[in-house]
Amino acid sequence: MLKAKRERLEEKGWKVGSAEEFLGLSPEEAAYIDLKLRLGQTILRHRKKDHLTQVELARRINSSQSRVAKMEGGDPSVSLDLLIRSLLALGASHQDLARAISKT
Amino acid sequence: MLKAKRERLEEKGWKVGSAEEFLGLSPEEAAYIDLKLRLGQTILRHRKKDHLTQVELARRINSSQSRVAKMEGGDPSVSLDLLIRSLLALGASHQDLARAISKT
DNA sequence: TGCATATATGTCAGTTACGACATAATTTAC
DNA sequence: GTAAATTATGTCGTAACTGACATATATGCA
Repeated sequence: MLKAKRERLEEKGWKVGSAEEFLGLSPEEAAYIDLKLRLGQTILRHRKKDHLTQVELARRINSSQSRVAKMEGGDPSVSLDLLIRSLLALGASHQDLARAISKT
Repeated sequence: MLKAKRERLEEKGWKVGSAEEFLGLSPEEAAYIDLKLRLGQTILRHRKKDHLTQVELARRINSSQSRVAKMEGGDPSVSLDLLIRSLLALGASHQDLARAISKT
């Protein structure tokens, strides 16, 4: 997976909605990027629902405010590992995760 | 997350079935480990279904046979990123992923 | 308006996961 | 049986991800 492509895709204007096939992005690559964006949005929703600030969530997962912002903003430097661990720390169940992943 | 605990948990005898709460493992930690083990098994199933060897799958995802073995075996050095990218490379849809994650 | 709180963006050194490789163990076919 | 193919395990240099920090921008409220 070329990071440059991902970064181009994830610029403002591509963040909302699904990642498109575009400039030779393979279906798996598109699905992978789409998944990360979606999980970031899901984290934001869960955090808001629980009335937490980014600082508070960061503390809960032993991370930093800036990394939480990157998670929610779809920054390509954030791994699926961190996104999913954060959701689990927000109390999401496996079912919640599955829903976030499969939701259109 | 302490890696030592995970490694102890993932020794033979704990690989099959769900990760248990055990020695102070938090619910998120248990869920995280459980998820990784489950995805590894799902990769194995998909690979067998497609009649691929580990070498063939490795080539498809630009990885190596040894890493595929580690994925399927639940080695703690494997990230969710790689597990999920591998499943996507095996043609799994978001729905397939969701199923693998939420399945008991 | 200004001030406080919250979020976004950029950078960096330490850590972790990576592919590659060697090689051991296991399975499969004859 | 044993030879070939497949899978498991261990190690290593390197690339990617990490939390931390500085700081810019946005948001809300007096």
